[in-house]
Amino acid sequence: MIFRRDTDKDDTIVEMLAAALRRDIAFGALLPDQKLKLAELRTRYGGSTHSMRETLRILTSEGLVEATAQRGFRVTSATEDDLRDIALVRVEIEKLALGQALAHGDVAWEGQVIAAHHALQKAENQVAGAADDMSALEWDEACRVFSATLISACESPRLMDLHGKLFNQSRRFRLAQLCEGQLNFDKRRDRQKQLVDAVLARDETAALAVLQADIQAELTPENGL
Amino acid sequence: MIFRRDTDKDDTIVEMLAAALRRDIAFGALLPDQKLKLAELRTRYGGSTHSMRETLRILTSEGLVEATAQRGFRVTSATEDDLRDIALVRVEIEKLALGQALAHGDVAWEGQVIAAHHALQKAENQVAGAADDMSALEWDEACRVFSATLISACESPRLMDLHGKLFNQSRRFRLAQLCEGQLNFDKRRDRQKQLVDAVLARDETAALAVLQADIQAELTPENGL
DNA sequence: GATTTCAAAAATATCCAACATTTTTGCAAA
DNA sequence: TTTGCAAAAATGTTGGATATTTTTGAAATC
Repeated sequence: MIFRRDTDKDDTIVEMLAAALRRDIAFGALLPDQKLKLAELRTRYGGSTHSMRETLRILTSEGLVEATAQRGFRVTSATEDDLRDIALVRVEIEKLALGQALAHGDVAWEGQVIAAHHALQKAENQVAGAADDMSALEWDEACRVFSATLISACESPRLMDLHGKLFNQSRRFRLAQLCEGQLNFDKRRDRQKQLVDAVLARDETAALAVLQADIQAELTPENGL
Repeated sequence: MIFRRDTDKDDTIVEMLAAALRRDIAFGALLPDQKLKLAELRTRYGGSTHSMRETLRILTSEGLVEATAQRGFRVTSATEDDLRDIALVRVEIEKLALGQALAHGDVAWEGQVIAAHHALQKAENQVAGAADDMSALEWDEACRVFSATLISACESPRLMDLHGKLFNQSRRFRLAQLCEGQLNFDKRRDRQKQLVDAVLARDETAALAVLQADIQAELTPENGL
């Protein structure tokens, strides 16, 4: 058959709840260290106690929520140290994955990278103008797709999984920087172009260097004005 | 107060179930790709449907179990490719973490490393002789503690968390190699000693090289006979 | 004999209500 | 102010019930 249904789509209640909570954590509607009481969450998001507990377990596995025995759940804290820690691991994971992708990626992968880059540029321009919630969401998703596509040819399921989780964890910080106008879109555009150029030229050294710079740029605000 | 209770101990039913399932997956009582039906698991391990579902979510987050919407859970498959993939990520994560630990670790950490190494040597000798399930379990735990102690000074919660999960995932393979007599305890002892020596000498280059060799040794059986 | 179809059976996903246990809170006593 | 303790709140767990989905198996068709 030609059309297979998306098996991993948010078919279930739990997946829908997880998506809603993820979004609210990313946008700060649920603040770092905030206690997540089951009763409150249920009135806010719906679902039964068990569905909500399962949802929170999932978010825990993604590093967005922390669970303590007998003491329930709370939003993972988000300090400077956390931001640095995430960046530390991201640099290592993404460099390794991009290296593998450069070794294994074919021309179809190159095409996907170009397409993702194109979409990202559109989204960056959009959000650089007026950053409403809607375009911020699309911009964020374009960032994710671009980053994920770059390493999609690495042929390592665990690296891709890790990348997704780490990206999810850094979302809050990135969106906060966007809202506070701490992003320098000119520099971002330059880095993204350099990265794509290096990838297409299969220049691993250059590609990994730019990738690292791009991740670490989130550590030191580049004063977007 | 002096004695604080272990907050993260297996206080809850779910944690107990998770521990039991982890063990059975590691020892192969639950085989790779095996379907995990809730009803069967309940009769085998006890607990309610919901507790079991939550347990399986936890194991999913650790990479030991995979969940598919509407289709339940199954034990993560364990192929040669998986083993290589885990080793690929482990090498990178543990090298990064050990590098950080060498930079930050103090004399107390050195002492812990020495102690963990000592305990590991005992366990290796024990298991090299007669490998019953009991000593295998202790040996496995000694391996984990040694490895975790080495990087415990890295000051990165995410690196330590990742290390634990990756170690958990490689458990099955390591125990299988033990049972099949594919471990060369002489070479292992040499590597472990070299590693500790390099760490105490703060020789990062040497330490990382030995660490990598030790992880990758699991990829190519060293014919223990 | 192989394939398709479709209903029955099995399994998953969800909810509600209840209860045990643990943690937190608030108030009174020292 | 601190301590102690009971009440309240929240978490953890279970059982039962129901809707939905997947899998199974047998009959019907080619």
